Amino acid sequence: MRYANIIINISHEAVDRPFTYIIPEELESDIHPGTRVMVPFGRGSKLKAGYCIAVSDKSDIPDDKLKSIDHVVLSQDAAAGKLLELAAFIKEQYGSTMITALKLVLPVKKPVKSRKSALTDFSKEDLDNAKAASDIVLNAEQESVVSDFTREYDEGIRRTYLIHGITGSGKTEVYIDMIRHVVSQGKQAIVLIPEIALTYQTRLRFMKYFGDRVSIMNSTLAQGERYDHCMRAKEGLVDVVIGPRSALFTPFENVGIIVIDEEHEPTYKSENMPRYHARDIAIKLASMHNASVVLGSATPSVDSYYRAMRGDYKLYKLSNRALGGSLPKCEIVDLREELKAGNRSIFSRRLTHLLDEKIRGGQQAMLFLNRRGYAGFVSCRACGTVIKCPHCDVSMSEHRGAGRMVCHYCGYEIPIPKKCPKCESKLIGSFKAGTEQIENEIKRMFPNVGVVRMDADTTSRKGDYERILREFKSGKAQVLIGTQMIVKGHDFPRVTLVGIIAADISLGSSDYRASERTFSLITQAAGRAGRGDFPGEVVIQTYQPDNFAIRLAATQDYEAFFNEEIAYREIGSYPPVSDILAVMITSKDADAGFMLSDRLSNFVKIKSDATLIGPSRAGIGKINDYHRFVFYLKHSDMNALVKAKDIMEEYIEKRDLIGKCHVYFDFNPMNPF
DNA sequence: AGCACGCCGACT
DNA sequence: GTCGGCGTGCTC
Repeated sequence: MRYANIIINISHEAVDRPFTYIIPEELESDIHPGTRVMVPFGRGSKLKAGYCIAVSDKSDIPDDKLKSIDHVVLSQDAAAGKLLELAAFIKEQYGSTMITALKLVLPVKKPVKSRKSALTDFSKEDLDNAKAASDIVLNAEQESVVSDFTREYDEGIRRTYLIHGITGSGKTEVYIDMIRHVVSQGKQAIVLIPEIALTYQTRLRFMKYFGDRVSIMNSTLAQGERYDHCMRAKEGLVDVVIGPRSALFTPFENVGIIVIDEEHEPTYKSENMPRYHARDIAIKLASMHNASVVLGSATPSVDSYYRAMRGDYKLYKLSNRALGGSLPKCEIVDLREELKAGNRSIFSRRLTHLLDEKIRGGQQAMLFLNRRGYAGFVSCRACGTVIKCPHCDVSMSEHRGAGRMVCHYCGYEIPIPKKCPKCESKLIGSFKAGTEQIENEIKRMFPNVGVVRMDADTTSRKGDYERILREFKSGKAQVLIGTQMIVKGHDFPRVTLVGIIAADISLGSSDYRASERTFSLITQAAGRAGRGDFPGEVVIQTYQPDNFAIRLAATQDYEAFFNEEIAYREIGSYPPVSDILAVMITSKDADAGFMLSDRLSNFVKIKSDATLIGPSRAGIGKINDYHRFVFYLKHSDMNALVKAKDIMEEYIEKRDLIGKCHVYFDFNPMNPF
């Protein structure tokens, strides 16, 4: 008799363990670790989905207590083994249930009848340009990085590298050359990019060198396409996969290199449970495959640079622009002075002057607004009341289209009230100091100039993104206005002016990464200017001209920024000097939630030497009628925090305290709860 | 999580 | 007398 250990698809701690099932004889050849099955479960023996994690020919439980597997949904072969190991690591490291970890790494559902291949959506023109140049020309600096890497690789050295390369230094060509070396040895490569919007152009650049042996992994792919992608990878038809963090879970046999481009981007940390960081998973996966990891950024995360300084990662520097051109000239404009001088417009006098000059001169300009914190919340101008979602305790945002507002957490939607619910004033409405306003202003100032705007509103439909970029690249539009989206990875040789409208917006958040984010955004935005023959100019508008992150971004001095920032992290015991574990307890029953957060934090305080902060009600105290409580643990050693997490898990299981509550863990959280 | 078993209030 | 409330305990 053969038995299978099955994890049932119920995400609750109480059933988060393997259950033994008898494998019917006729299914024996189909059931392997990773295989998705349906099994009878519970008193009613209702059919539930589950994953097989192990197969064995003996069982601890007498046969008459066991049920049999009903049928197979999707069989897996031996290649799934590594992904199961990764799932176990994720469960262990991040404190998720096994089933959520499994669903994360084995996302492939049933094959759907194949639609047209994902490879056919390129235009002829694009592919002809692919064909044009198939040899990379590297400058001396790029060349020395690649040759050092390949030498180490051939010596069998595997480690994590960090490439700190200024904007425009040609990191992508370096990645491609490294990957060519590794792929020529019969291994595969995974390339992570921070957002879906960048896949198209990145893929084009890779296809020049790897042809149709490049595949993209992308959460917007239809199920059938994703199945195709996995099958092609499994069958060895693909050498390089490009995609967001989920591309890590491509079923490759023998990964040789994992590249993380723009490694500082916060999107590499998952917003959903388990809250894993792609960098950590990449390093784990690389160690399982005996592969190397290459991180790259113009503004490395303080985390990674700290590790490089400590010697955990090997640091490479690229300090010159690959195609010549110099770094732009940056100037800071004090908006307080503008106000004093009676200028109440969005643009300072200096920026207005330069816009005028560049536009008349036939050159291009980009205007960048970091809109975070500027979402169109609805409030009363008379009494200041902000309309909040009754279920989630966050402010509601004006919905696209007129007169309605929506909660971005639970989707609750109602019309914008005509009168303030508190003071009955009619002065109620949404505030949107955003890109749209800037666009209108530019159109008013330069009526005959082409303007395009790129933000969440203008890129909601498929193809919008590419269309806007094409309009700007072709020169049809002279001004591009946008949010974060416009600062990454694009090469526009005719841009000679970048305006950063309100550099200090991102300083406003209360989170310890505010300076890092600000420095990175300004540096990346400024880096868009002067990539062609003409030198670039950057105007940074701010109310805090003396802030070090803004000042040092203007001089593009990463090392100085890092040194100042790390001193601040040391004082506050913030990552990477110390690590933080956030523990969140949610429950529909507020008393039960409070009780558990109180007891759990007290218990861990005794059992671990980590510093306890809290517990308290979470910043967003309620989502979807679930009350949220949070406490934090700090420790200089991440392993001590993982141990503290284990202690808490054990306590919860033993006491059966969990009841109507849920406990979630988040290591080094990106956003406060 | 879901579902069954189990011990107390108002009803044809 | 019974129908049904949802408290707690288990699921291979």
